[in-house]
Order: sequence, then C-alpha cells, then structure tokens
Amino acid sequence: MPYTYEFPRPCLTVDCVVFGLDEQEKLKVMLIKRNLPPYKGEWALPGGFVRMSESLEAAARRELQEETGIENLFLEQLYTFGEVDRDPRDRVVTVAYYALVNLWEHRIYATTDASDAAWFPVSEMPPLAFDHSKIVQMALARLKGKVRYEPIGFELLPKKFTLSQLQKLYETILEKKLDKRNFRKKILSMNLLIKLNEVQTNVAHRAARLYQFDEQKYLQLKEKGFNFEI
Amino acid sequence: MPYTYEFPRPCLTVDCVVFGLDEQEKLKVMLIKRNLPPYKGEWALPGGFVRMSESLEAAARRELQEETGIENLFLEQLYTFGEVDRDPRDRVVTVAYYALVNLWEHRIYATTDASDAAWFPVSEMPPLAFDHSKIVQMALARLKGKVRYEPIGFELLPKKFTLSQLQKLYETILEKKLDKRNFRKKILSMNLLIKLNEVQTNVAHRAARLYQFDEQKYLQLKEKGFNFEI
DNA sequence: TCAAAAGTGTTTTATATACACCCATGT
DNA sequence: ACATGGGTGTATATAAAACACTTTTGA
Repeated sequence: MPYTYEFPRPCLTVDCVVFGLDEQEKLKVMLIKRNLPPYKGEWALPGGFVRMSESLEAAARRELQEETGIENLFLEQLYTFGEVDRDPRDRVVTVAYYALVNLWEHRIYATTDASDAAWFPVSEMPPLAFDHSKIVQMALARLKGKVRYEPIGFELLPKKFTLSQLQKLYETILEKKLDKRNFRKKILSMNLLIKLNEVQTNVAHRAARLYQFDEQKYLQLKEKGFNFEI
Repeated sequence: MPYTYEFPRPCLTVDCVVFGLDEQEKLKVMLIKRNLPPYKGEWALPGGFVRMSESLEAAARRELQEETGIENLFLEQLYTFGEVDRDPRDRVVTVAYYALVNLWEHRIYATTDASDAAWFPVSEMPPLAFDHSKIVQMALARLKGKVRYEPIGFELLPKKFTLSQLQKLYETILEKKLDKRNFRKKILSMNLLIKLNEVQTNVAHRAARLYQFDEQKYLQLKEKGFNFEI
C-alpha cells in the first residue's frame, strides 16, 4: 500500500448464526464451545477475525468451512455490532451473518479450531459469550420476517420435501399454526413447486407426495415483478 | 486494556445516506465534496472514521453533526461494505447508515470538515467516490421497502402536514401513483393521524387540513401486534 | 382394523381497487 | 369567474379465513 490512514483501528470479526431444522422440524442454532479466553468454556457463535485479503462474506464462509465443514450454504449479512464494551479485552466490531443449512443432506462436524460444536433448539439456548444472545435474537427476528416474502425456507429442507414438511417449517419459524388447506392452496397457486412422481418412504402411514422448489422459475417471475408471499 | 488481539486490522468508517424532501417533494440525498484525497474534489457520502471510544451509531451521529449540523434525526444501520479494494489506499470497511431529515424545519450547513455540501435529487446523482453509488442504491431500496410497513415517512415531513403532502411522499418514494380516496381511507382507518384544528396557509386555493402523526398511539398499538402498512 | 397423516372445496368475510364530482379559497 | 387543489362514497373484484370429512398406508 502506498499510504495508510492514521487512525486507531478496532478489531474486526465476523460471527454467524447458523440455523438448521432437526428431524422433528425444531429450529436449532449451531454453537461452539470456546477453548480460548475470553469466555473460555462458554458457548458462542462460530466466527473469527476478518483477514486483510478477504471480503466480509468471504471471511464468514471461511470460518463456517473451518468450524463446521459446510460450504455453499445460504448466507446473508444480518447487522454489525459495534458497542464499545462488547468484548472485555479490546474494541471489537463484529459483522454478523445468518446462514440456513439443510441438515437432512449435510453433516456438521466440530474441528480443531473449536473444542466442541452442538445444535441447540432456539427455545433452549444456553447463556452465550459476548453479546451473542442479542445477535441470535436479531437473527431470529430477521428469519421470521424474511421467510414470509422470500423463498428462503427451502434452504432448511431437503431438495425433495412434502407439503406437510413445508407447512411445519413455516409454523415453526412463524410460531403459529397454519390451516392445511389454505396453506396448500396458497403455496401451490404460486406454481413454484414441481410435483414429483415420488412419495415419501419409511413412514408408518400414507406416504406423502414429494415436491421440489423451482428456483429457475422463481428467478424468472421475480424479474417480471412477482412477489413471493406466505 | 490488559490485552489486545494480534490480528491485522482494517480501517473502520461510517457513511451516511441522508434523505430529505424538497419543497416539491422531490427526494434528495446530501453529498459532500471531498477536500482530501483519495477522490479529492469528487462527491461522496458524509462519513468518517469510527473512534475507539464511540459506538458505530454514535460515530454516524457525530459525523452528521459535524458535517451538517443536524441532530436527533432518524438514523438506521443499512449494511456493512467490506470489499477488499473499495478504497484505493488501504483496507477500509464501512458501516453504512441511512437517515431521514425534515428539511422543512431544519437547515443544513456545510462545515470546515467538508469543502462543500449539497442536495441532489436521487434521479440526478453525480458519479460518487468509492462504492458510494452502490450504497445509495441500497439505501433507496431499503427506504422503498421499509416505508410501506413502518411509519418512517413522517420523518421527512414537517410535524404538521396535509394528507396530500403525505400521499405525494409515498408516491415519490414508491415511484407510483396512488388513488387519493383509497389512500385517505387507508391511512385514516389506522387512526394514527391526529386531525388538527388548523389549515395550510399561503396557498392560492382552498387550504388543506393539517394532521399530525400520533407516535404515542402507534407505539401502543405496535405492542399489541398492530402492523402499520400502506 | 386401527392409527396416523394425506389429501381435497366451498362459503363467508375482509380487504383492495376502480372510479367522478362538488367545494372552498385566493387571484 | 376561474383556476387550483381539497374533500368525499359506493360498487366490484380479489384475497383471506373458516371449516370437516374421506383416503391411503403400514403396523
């Protein structure tokens, strides 16, 4: 660099709120047990320092890859937290992201960076390090708001899913019951679901039809001013 | 500090997209002509470096105060821009905010920090320094989205306004014509406007009734689950 | 044959849209 | 008296909400 600016600089990190759905379609968040101070031994969001040679989103993806092994997941910037005392050691500003991961088709592992990783239901979160509880709260609010007018819920389901799975996903995130017939009427009327010639397997009752989200069609319709809405 | 983290640190700045409405209810953005390199002599968003002792929002408010003299305005975080090469001199991450200012009741001045400040209609923006054009585009999109489901438009109007002014504000921001009777029906049915016993002055036609936004009532209703929507 | 979830329409209610004329005021 | 924007109501169309029974399948 030919020149640098003469100002004191805060540390800059990224933190990720990774959401996943378990088999019972409970919404969970991935946490990491810290093996370094501060807050050693406490649960925290996966994240780390931004390197000088990578963008913020690249830093978030790298940390997720390192700590969980997940690549190519839905990732979106949430908010930047910059209270002066949010880290007891130094001034640290963190750019928070939230991610959605399909737990049916991907496995998550804990790596050397982190002593332990685990999934916690959003209703049973342990106390978190730093201001991470606040970050999770904001991510939940964002997810709840966004899932209604962008088709991001599909990121949490397997590629092929049943309408009941999809409905339960919305019920979980929106925290309210939906009417089965009205839900199906609405989602099918958008013509964004491809009805497959396949059904569920290994269920102890009538097997449900499988569907797939038609992303191509959604992108086309969006161009023409279509708005997804549940 | 007893300890600091050993990582290279990007510079951290804040930038503000300040929106105002002129007398014709045209939407404008405040720009500053840079008197220091890089991009010396070019137009840019007001902003500057975050100090170690202040939060991000405090930094944004301080810069606005210094560069425009405005205090107590609506200010909300927009997005954080962290591409590696967005500043030619050094790695600079910027937290962008957008602000809404009532130009009817406040004056804006340019100060010593900035050689010049001016308002530009959003449809006639000059080329901007750094990635500031992108930031303005995102702020416009945010404003357009948010004005429909949060009562933030009032921030751009004088405390006492006419329904026609309010309607024109929405037409300007949403970039589409609205039906007068339907608009009035909808906005009045929310019972969030206080009908004053006053009318416009100095107009060459029938003077319109003045209204005032009832923020107290809005906050109460919001608690109970009410959603503002235009 | 029983349990468990899949699948399917119609009626009612609420909300959004379309639409045109008279009124009050200042020049 | 005229130009300018202020102010008002109804009918239609569309979308949301409420609501219950039959079907299929595996255990």
